[in-house]
Amino acid sequence: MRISSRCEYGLRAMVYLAARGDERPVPLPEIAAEEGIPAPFLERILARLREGGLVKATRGVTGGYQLARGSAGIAVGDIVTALEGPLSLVGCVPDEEGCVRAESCASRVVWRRLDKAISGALNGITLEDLTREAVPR
Amino acid sequence: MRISSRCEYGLRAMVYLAARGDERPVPLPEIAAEEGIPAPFLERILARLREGGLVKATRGVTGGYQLARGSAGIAVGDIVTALEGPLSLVGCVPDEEGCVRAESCASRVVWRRLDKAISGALNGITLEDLTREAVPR
DNA sequence: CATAATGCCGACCTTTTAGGTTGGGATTAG
DNA sequence: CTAATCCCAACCTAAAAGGTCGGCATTATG
Repeated sequence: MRISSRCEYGLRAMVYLAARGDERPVPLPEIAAEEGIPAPFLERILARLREGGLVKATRGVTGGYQLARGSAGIAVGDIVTALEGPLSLVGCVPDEEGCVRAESCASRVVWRRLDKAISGALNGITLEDLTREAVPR
Repeated sequence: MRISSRCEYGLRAMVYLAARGDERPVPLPEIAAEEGIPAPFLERILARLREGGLVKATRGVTGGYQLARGSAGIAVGDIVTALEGPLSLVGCVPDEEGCVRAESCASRVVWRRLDKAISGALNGITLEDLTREAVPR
């Protein structure tokens, strides 16, 4: 149970974009250099973030990446979800079927609670919070 | 970011032991059959739990496994820790060194908060809670 | 004592995932 | 046209997940 570096990098990149402002697109090589992330890997990460609707890219010589919407509208949970798929930690939590013991399963209670704790924590912080360096709560 | 089946199985086994009472040791094959866990795999899981001081085993023909202490004294967090190592999700959270950006790293804040949410959730439930089917909070 | 049920342990195996790299193509400002 | 950029598919290696196998040590019971 560890955060993947994909996720770590992705968040760092998003924070960088948020801090950088929205005047002009930020080229990938800049982010990579500034954050110490291997460029080709970052490219694939940004591809996912784009598919998830969190960043938009402009091509061509003055191109680069920008947040798709204001930093207050992007929660850390959105980023993680875009990069890793649904936040659920164990198959049987969203999926009621497929587990014979579902009814009487005590463990389920645990994982469900954990799920809530995690999504609560991640959805409660936006990029704006992070750039202000004042995290709520 | 998924719970390993090792962890899932381990928790199920512990719940089974807790529910089964402490009269006599429960043989591994029984747990395996009852919970639908591959026996050789379960063996390795129980080995970790024993090393972590959560169960004790008695060998020989009437042997088996028992909880090392009362079910109220074992939190789910203990189990996960014994099986997966420290709960920390990202290397740089406990380890201050090794990250040049540590000072100014906004992401860190996120992971730290996530860490707290997770350990809070897992340490707040004991095996006793689970067997009573009444989870606090 | 012999036996059989148990736990203990080290070595091995297969599949999936993480964490990338490589090479080429499509866009576009200057 | 050129150079900087994004886009994309294919590939690669190492590690981890998820097990399996075979043999040894212990012990209650007949």
